[in-house]
Amino acid sequence: MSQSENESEAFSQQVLEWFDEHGRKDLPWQQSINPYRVWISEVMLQQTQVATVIPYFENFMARFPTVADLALAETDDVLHLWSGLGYYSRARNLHKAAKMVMETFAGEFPRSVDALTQLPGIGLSTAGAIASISMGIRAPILDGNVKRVLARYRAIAGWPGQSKVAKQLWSIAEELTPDHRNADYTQAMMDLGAMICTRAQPSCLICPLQQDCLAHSTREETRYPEPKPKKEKPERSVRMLMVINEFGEVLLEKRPPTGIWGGLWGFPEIQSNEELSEAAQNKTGLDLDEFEEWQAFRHTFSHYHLDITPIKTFAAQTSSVADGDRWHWFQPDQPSELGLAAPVSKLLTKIRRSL
DNA sequence: AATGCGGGGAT
DNA sequence: ATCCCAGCATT
Repeated sequence: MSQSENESEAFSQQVLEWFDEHGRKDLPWQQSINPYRVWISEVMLQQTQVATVIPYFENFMARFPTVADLALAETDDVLHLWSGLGYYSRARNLHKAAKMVMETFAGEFPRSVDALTQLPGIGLSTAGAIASISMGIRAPILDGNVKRVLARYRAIAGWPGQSKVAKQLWSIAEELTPDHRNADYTQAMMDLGAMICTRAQPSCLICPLQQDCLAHSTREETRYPEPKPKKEKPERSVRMLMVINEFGEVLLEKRPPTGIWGGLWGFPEIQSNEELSEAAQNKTGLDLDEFEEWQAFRHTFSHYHLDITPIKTFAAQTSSVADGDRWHWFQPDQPSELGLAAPVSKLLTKIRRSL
């Protein structure tokens, strides 16, 4: 056995021992484990914290217990269960992939990392997690937790968003992955990152890797991984038109499938440089006057600030706008199951209270 | 190799 | 107020 094989064996041994004693075993997706449940959980957990995901996962599983159920669903229904979770391309890809699993793979998930990455929304790390956790296949992962653990363990300089750094980390992840207990090992590495090797105040004193951790040897744990370079977030602004009809319904418009809030329903938007009355009637084809401007608020994305000014207005003659692919009269009292962006949901709640 | 894509928890 | 999270797809 080579020296590196020795170190790798010692590493996984320490990690697995720690996992047996302290690892998480009661998360919802750790019950009744199968590829479908693991897949859904892994996708929900992309860039999203565990505590946020739990209720979404429970709702999703109650509504779509199997991949067959998901494949047969309406996209609006899937986006509805995703509303508030963000990164909505995940939900659209999930739906696409479910259909592919039914049609291309006869309802059985492919049993290899390569084949799994062919499904939309499944990259190398998610494929590794599904393969190892639900199939016991030896496959490394590299999510935020593992990046942090490995970057510290080997004191890897640089921001993991750089391909050079990511490549190093993948190499280390591959090297250290054992050839047994792969489901437990994958879960163990994520638990270690989430519970011990945390971002700000890692618990090095109780870490099973303390002896061999390069970052800890110089007490520079929090220097790794290096943070993403800061960049100024641009500010944009938009007016959201809240048109109420004589039945107290609110007009929603389906957003284009790509871009921000892709495929979700939102209020018709009026750009800040447009003349309000003209643009509003132009866009909706409705006869509108008396606009009530509500207090603007800021919604911040990962890459820009959006200042939203809600504009409430009333439409008497609404027959020219009928429910269809693009427009929908939303009933605040009996909400239909549509995908709604977080600020839109927030405003609909305020409208409901104001009626 | 860099950028677009959400929303909220942690600090 | 800032950082960043069980990342992937596109450019």
